[in-house]
Amino acid sequence: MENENDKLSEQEFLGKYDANVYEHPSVTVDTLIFSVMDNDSSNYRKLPEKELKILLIKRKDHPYRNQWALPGGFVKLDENLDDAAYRELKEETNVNDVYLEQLYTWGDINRDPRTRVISCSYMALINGNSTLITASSDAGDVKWFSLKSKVIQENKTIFEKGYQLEKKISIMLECGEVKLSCDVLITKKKEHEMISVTRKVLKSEGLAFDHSMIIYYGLERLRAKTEFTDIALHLMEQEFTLTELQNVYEVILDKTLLAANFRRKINMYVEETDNSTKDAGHRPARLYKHKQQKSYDFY
Amino acid sequence: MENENDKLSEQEFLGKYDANVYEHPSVTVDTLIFSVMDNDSSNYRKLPEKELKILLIKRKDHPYRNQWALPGGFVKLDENLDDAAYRELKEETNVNDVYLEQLYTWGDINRDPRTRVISCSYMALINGNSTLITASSDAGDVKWFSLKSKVIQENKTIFEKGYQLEKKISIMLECGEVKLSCDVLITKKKEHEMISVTRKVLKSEGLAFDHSMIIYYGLERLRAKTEFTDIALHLMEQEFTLTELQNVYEVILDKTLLAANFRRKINMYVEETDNSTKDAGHRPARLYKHKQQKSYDFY
DNA sequence: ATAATAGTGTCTTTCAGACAGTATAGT
DNA sequence: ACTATACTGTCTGAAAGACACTATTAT
Repeated sequence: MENENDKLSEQEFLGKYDANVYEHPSVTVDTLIFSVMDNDSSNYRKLPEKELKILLIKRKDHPYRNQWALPGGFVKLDENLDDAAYRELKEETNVNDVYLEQLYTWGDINRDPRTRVISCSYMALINGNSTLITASSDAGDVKWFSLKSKVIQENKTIFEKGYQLEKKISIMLECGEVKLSCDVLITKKKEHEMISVTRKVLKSEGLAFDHSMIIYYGLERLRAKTEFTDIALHLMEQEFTLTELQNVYEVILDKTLLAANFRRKINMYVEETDNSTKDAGHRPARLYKHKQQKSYDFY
Repeated sequence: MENENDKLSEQEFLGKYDANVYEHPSVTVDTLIFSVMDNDSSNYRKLPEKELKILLIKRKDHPYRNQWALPGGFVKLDENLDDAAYRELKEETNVNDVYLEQLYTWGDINRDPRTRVISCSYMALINGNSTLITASSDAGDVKWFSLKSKVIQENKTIFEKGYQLEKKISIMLECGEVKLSCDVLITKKKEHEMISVTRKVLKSEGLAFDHSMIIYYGLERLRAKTEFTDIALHLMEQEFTLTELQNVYEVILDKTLLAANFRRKINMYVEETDNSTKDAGHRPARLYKHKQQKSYDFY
């Protein structure tokens, strides 16, 4: 039970410490950058439709060469995790004004064919229309893809001491001619008090690594938070109309909302300005801005 | 722009790949193990009081020697993150039946004096009374500490383009004669669309690393989930009375609840059994068990 | 006038909170 | 009978959902 370190002072111990006795995993930060953008309105005086988008990068190197991946990279030894996420974000987009939140850390052994790579994922929300100056990166291999998902299968089994839920989700990404699609299977199994959630990529056409899982996880988080926080306001420009905001909510939640109820609900998050839209071919709408006064919790 | 890897096939590339060109951080898994236990009832026919507890281990080595820390350890190269958390859990307690959930990944540069260590934290809920057979570990340096926290300062500043919220929390841990205490400062700052949340340990008496932050983060998560999921039922034994369950909710949420309303609310999570308590010196209570039928979401 | 969007008033249903009241073992 | 807990019925008010209605601009 005697340990040779027992005799050392903390100073001495730290001096002797060798971090490289064991091999370490690599750690990356991968960021899911969301934005909602206007679809060019074809009809002459209709409002433009909104689309939920994410930023993807075409890989130039192995592995998954020529496939699309979330922007990210290795964490430097002298860099905080959050800072790494900011750095990568800044490298891909030219945006300073972002909402950034850690999502989840993915650590399956074989998620990267090169070596053991643990990925700490982040989600960023940026206002796409004003900051379209993206892709500081060299070629045109950084693109916004429209994102749609749907549940294509769901089943539930209840047995003696637990249950099992399975949900198969299809994710569709589109950018001009380029179409990517993948299926993710989420299994939640309960046995006694033990609950395990497994996420598995069933099919991945054009998307690298396990990034389809991360995308779906982030989408769920965005949806959940949109329902009861003001998070979606980070996707808006400085000033916006309530109808625009409603469209953003609708495109995230994938359902239509009633204007009267919507306005009542988000009233606490917004503040009137003196401005309004004009030349719209119909009644002008008042412009609002994100209200600071409310002090939602830290979570 | 030509890259020498361009000429390689994926196979060749992976064969040549050397993960050790750059130095890598170490990655640990640290688990916050919650339990709610009965306080030995002093009064002769009163119900025992419940206390929220967490499991801590006294460190035998530098750094933070003789201080208390969350159970955890380095992630092995051939081990999934979740598996690492299970393994550590199993090593400290003898429990199989646990609820386990990833919390957050802490990656500040200087959180460990030895070297760069990134910690992926987990939260486990176990039923303390039935599984008191903890501490498989050698000495008596694995202990359950009662956990209490309070907000000792809070302030809010609103300025032109944002606001700043500060919250100072005091955490008190107790196990017999051993008392640990620490203060954590949480700052949420918004400037334009950029939000940053910083957590800082202001004072830490007897608790190693930044573990007080992790403890508070987990506590907040447990509270939030207790409010609108059935998570707290994982802290119960197979069969329990509704009053016991209510006490568990009360000790987690740190407020008293009205029985009638509480029962209405948790009715969906529980299922009657045919059994009831007896010899209690008052009206016996029906025993309930955790209901499986409901299929809450995956989140 | 009409198309298209902007914006409001109010009924209903649902749900959370408060509280008073009844029930039943053991001593 | 009394103590301590177990359990229920119902009032109230707030919030969510549904829907009908009015308002205002450009062409």
